[in-house]
Amino acid sequence: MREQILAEATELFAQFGYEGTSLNDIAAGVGIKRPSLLHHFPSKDDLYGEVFEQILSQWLERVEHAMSLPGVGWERFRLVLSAGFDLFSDYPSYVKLMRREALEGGARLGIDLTGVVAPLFDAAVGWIEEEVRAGRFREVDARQVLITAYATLLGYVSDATFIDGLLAGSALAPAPLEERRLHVIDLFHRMLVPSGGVVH
Amino acid sequence: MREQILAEATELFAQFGYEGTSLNDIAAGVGIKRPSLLHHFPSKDDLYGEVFEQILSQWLERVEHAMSLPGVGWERFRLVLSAGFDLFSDYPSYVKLMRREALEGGARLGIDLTGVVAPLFDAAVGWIEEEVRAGRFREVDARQVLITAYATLLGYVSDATFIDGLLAGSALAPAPLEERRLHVIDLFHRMLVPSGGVVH
DNA sequence: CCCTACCTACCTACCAACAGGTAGGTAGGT
DNA sequence: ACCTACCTACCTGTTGGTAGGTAGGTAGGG
Repeated sequence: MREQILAEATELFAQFGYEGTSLNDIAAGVGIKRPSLLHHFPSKDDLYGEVFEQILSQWLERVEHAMSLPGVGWERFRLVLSAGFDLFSDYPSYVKLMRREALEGGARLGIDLTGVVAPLFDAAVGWIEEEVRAGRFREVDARQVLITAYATLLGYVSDATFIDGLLAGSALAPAPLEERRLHVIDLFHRMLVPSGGVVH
Repeated sequence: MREQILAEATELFAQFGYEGTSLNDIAAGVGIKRPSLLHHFPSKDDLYGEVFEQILSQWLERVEHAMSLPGVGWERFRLVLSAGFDLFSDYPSYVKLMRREALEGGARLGIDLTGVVAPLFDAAVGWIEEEVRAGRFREVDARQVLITAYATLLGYVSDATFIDGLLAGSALAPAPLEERRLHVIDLFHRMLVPSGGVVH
């Protein structure tokens, strides 16, 4: 039941935000009353905190796995990028929730989103700069590249409902998703790889 | 006073969302009481609607101006892209509010965000495809390019507070903003222009 | 075997705080 | 006499959270 509540809360917090979601909504979603929900979680803040923590740990796990992937230069970047793409498209609700948090500067709870992400960001910056020095990447601004990757991957998923209207169909259906993946990979290939080689 | 209220409401709605902002907050922000605010605007929904409408009309004005800019191929794309960049960085609150609306699929009020944006989107798609046929742009998927532009421009501004933490400084200060602009322009130049020409 | 004690998961009923909104009044300007 | 811009006081609904109770399962002791 705790799991059910967490799942429902994740969905609603992502869709309507913290203030836009009432405990009654969440409780009704899993077929119980609010006090019963508060039997499992001491407070709304606490529930939100646990939702957030769960997402973050799941992300970190997959990011660390992706960053441990083998390869050098473009080959490795492509693997990590693709893993990020999969992670995001697998869990659109997670993405929306993170986007909401980023919108408000992560000032919601004591959550220090930057504190968690910055080390990973710095590590990635360092790696790209090494690849540039090694001549495997063009002379790019590593920080800008990563911010672009962040914005590009997150934006497509967080605003999927809006993009649906532009594409006249579901942006998160398998076919458009695959098309998007190819576009994004091509984009970064063109940005990073010195010669105009073929994407493979 | 109406203008002051609209300005304050825009700021708060953008920062904390519709549900996260109370009429008391807005009224206090301009130094009056809630009933006095409701003397100027009949309801919260109405106020929000007017905030949104104001943003949308200002955007449309500037977008239409940008799309009327002269030039062909890359030269014109660069002008429009740069105008978009300026528009977004000039009004970060507008961007945050739009992002919130996109997150929820624009289902807030009767607001049909897609209905307004889709025609512009389609026109832009048509133009890019023409340029591709004319050989001035590479063989790109116009829709994907535009979605990437949308995500890239919006993301940097909407999540600026979060990005601050990654760049160790204000992402919206003049210097980082200029660096970002150059990166984005370079990105699309590399994506669109067939030969590896120089950005100018 | 049965009684008691305890636990979990749920409930109804309640509370104070706060939300959006209305009624009615006042001060000052035209 | 009227209008604008503001106020205090009040209304109703909803919020997060608490109090207190109940049904059902389980473990332990006589």
